[in-house]
Amino acid sequence: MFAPSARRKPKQRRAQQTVEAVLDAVVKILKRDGVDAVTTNRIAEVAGVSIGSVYQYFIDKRAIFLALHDRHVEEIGRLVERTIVEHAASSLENVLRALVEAVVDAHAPDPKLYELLHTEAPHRAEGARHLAERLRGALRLVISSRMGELKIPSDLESVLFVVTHMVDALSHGAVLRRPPRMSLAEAKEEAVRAILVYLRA
Amino acid sequence: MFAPSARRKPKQRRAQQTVEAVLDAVVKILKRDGVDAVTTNRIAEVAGVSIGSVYQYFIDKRAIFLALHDRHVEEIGRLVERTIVEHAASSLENVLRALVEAVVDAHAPDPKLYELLHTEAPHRAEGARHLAERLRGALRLVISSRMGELKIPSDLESVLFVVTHMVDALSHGAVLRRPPRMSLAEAKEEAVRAILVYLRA
Amino acid sequence: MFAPSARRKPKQRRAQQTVEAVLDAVVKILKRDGVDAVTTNRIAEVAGVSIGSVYQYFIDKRAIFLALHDRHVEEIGRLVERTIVEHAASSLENVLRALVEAVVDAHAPDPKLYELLHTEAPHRAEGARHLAERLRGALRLVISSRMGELKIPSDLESVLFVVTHMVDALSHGAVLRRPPRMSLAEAKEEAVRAILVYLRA
Amino acid sequence: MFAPSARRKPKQRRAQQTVEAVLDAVVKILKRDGVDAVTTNRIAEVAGVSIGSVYQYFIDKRAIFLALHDRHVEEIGRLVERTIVEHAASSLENVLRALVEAVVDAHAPDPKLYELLHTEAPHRAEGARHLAERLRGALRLVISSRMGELKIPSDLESVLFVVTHMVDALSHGAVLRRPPRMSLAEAKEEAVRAILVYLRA
DNA sequence: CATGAATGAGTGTTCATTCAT
DNA sequence: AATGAATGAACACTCATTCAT
Repeated sequence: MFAPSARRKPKQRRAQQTVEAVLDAVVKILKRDGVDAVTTNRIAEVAGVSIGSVYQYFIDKRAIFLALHDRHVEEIGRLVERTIVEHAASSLENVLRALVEAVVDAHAPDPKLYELLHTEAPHRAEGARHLAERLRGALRLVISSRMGELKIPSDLESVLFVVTHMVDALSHGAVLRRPPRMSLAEAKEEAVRAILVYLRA
Repeated sequence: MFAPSARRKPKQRRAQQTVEAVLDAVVKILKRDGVDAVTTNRIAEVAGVSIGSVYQYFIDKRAIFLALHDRHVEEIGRLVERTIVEHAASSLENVLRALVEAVVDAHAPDPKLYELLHTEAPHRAEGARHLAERLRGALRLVISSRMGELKIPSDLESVLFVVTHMVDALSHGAVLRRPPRMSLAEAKEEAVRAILVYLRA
Repeated sequence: MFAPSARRKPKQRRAQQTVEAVLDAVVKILKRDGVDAVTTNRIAEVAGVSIGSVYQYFIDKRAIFLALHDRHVEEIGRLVERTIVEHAASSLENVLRALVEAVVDAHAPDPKLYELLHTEAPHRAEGARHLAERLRGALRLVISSRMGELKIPSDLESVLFVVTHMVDALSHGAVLRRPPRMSLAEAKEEAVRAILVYLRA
Repeated sequence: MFAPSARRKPKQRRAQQTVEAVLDAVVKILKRDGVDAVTTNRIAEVAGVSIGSVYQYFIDKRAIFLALHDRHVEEIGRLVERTIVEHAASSLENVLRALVEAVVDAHAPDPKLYELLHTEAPHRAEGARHLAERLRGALRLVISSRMGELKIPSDLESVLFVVTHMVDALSHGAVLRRPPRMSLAEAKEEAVRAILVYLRA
C-alpha cells in the first residue's frame, strides 16, 4: 500500500479509539474515586461506550489493567529511548541527568496515579512488560557506547543491574518518597551524582 | 515469680493468638492460591476460628491486610535494627554487607509473598508505616557514627535519601528482578560495592 | 396506529413488569411464610427474576417495602376517590356506607397482609404518603359539598380530623379487631351510624 | 408470711431489676438510634448487664419486645382503670374527657417511641395483650354504670366496639396525626365531643 | 458490531444465640 | 447465676460477565 500508516481501516481506527477511551476512563476513575471505584460498568459509562463494547476489546477486567500498565510502560519506554537518542553525543553526566529528568517529569504531574499503576495493576501477570527491561536496554546502550571512557570492570550485566535499579528507584523515590525538607531538584541532582560516582568508580 | 512477663492475662494472650492465626492464614492462602482467594470466610476457616471472631479483632478486611503489612514492616525493621547494633564495631563495608544480606535473606525464601505484601496490601492507607522510614533511621545511625571516616559532604539528608533507596531497591531487586544469568550472591556483592563507592566518593 | 397507548416502549413495560413481579413476590412470601422469610434473594426467586435485576429497580430492601406500601396506599386511595365520585349524588348516609364498605372490602380478603403493610413496612420513611391524607381529602369533598344539609359548626378541620380517624379506625377495626360475637356487617353498620350521628349533631 | 408483698427474695428483686434495665435499655436505644440499632448485644451493653444475663430472663429477642409491649399496655391499662375509678362519680362527659386526657398525656411526651411500640414490636405474637381489650373493659364499666342516663339501644357490644376504637384512634391521632394547624387541646376537645354525641344519640 | 438489561455466584459483614469458664 | 468470647447461619448487596435484541 502507498501510505500504510496514514490511513487505517475505519474499523481499526474505531477500535483504537474505544481502547483508548476505556484506558482513559480507568485513569479518570482512579484519580477521582480510587481503585475500588473502578468497576467494569463504571469504566464503560465514563468511556462513553457500552459494557458490551468493552468486552469486545478486553477479554476481562484484568486485561484492561494490563493494557493500561503496558501503555504506561510504552510511554515511559519511548521517552527513555528518545532521550538517549537525543543525547547520543552528550557527556555521560548529561545523558543520565536527562534520563532522570525525563522519568521524574513523566511521573511528577500525577504521582499517586503512577503509584497505583505500579501497585494495583496486575503487572505480575503473564506477558506484562516490565519498565525495568526497557530501561536496562537503554542503559546498556548508554554505557556500552562509552566503554572507553568508563573502564567498566569485568561484568557489564552486574553494572546494568545496579544502574537500572538506581535510575528507577531514585527517580520514583524523588517523586514519591523524598524526605520532607528535600526539593525535587535536590533529589534529582543527588541521584545523578550517585549514579555517576558508581559508573566512574 | 521469675519471669513475670512470661505470663500475661489470658485474655490478651488469646487475642494475640487469634490475631496471629488470622495473619498467618492470609499468608498461607496468599501463597497457596493467590490474592483473589483471600476471602474473609476463607481466612477464618484456615485460621481455625469463626468468621465472627475475625471481626472481633479486625474492623474489616482492609484492617487484616494492614496488620499483615505492619507485621512485615515490623519484622524487617527489627531485623535491620538488630543488624546495625550487632555490627556497631564493624567496618562500613561489613555493616552494609550484613544489612543487604539481612534484607535479602528475609525476602528470599518467599519472594512472591513479599511482592504481594508490597503491592496488594493497602499500605497506602493512613498510618501505614513505611519500611523505608525504618531503614532510613537505621542508616542515619550507620553513617553518622562514621562521619570522620566518610567525609560526607554538605547534606546528610540527601545522602540518606540515596542510600536508603539503594539498599531497598537493590535488595529487593536482587531477590525479585535480577537479570537471568546473575546469581543472588553476585547481585548482593555488586549492590554492596555500589553503595560503598557512593558513600566513599 | 389505532391504540397508541396500548404499546409503550418495551423498556418501560419490562421495567414495570419486573417492579410488579417483585412487589407481588413480597406479598406472596409475606402471606405464606411471614415477615422474616422475606429476604431479598427469596423475593428474586419468587418474582422469577435475578437478584441483580431486583437491585436494578430498587436501591435497597427498604425501597421494596416502601414501594409496596405506596402501592397499597395508592390502591386504597383510588378506591376511596372513585367511591365518592360515584356517589356524588347519593345521600350522606349512602356515601359513608359505600366508603366504609369499600375500605372494609379492600382489606377483608387478607387482613393479616394489610396489618403487616401497616406495621412492618417502613411507612414512616421520608416521602411515604399516608393513607389518612388521601382519606381526609376525599372526606373534605364529601362534607363540604353537603355543607347546607349538615350545618357543620365552626371548624371543618376539626370535623375532618374526627371523621377521618373514625372511617379509618372503624373500618380497620371491623376487619381486624371486632369483638368475637360481632359480624362484619354489624360492625360496618354501627360504624356508619356513628359517623352519621357525629356529622349530624 | 407477714408482709408478703413488701419483701421479696433478693433473687427475685435482682431479676426484676435486670428485666427492667433491659426494657429501659431498649427504650433508650430506640429513642437515640432507631429500631435497627436495637441489637441484643447493644441492649446488654446499655442495660449494664452481660448478654448472657439477658438470655437468662428472655428466651429470645422477640420476648424482649413482647415484654416491652406488655409493659406499655400494662402501664396505659392501669392508667385507664385508675382514671375511671377516680371518676366513678363524675358526669359521662368528665370521665370521657379524663380518659382521653390520660391516654393522650401518656403518649405525648414521646410520640415516636409509642408509634414504634405499636408498629415494630411483635405485638401480633401469641399472648400479646391488646390495649384495646383493656380499654374495652374499662369503657364497658363506664357505660353500663350509666345505662339509665344513656338509653343505649339494643346492643352494648356494638357500642363498645365503636367507643373503644374512637377513644383509641382519636387519642393516638391527636398525638401523632392531627392536621398541621390543629392544637393538641382542640383535638382532644373534639374527640370528647364526638364520643359524647355518639353515646347520647 | 453495539447495546445494556439481566444474570447469579460470591462477597463482606452482622448479630442472635450458646456455652465454657 | 453471671459473664462475654466465640460461633456461624444467614443476610443484603455487588459487579464481572453474558447474550438476546
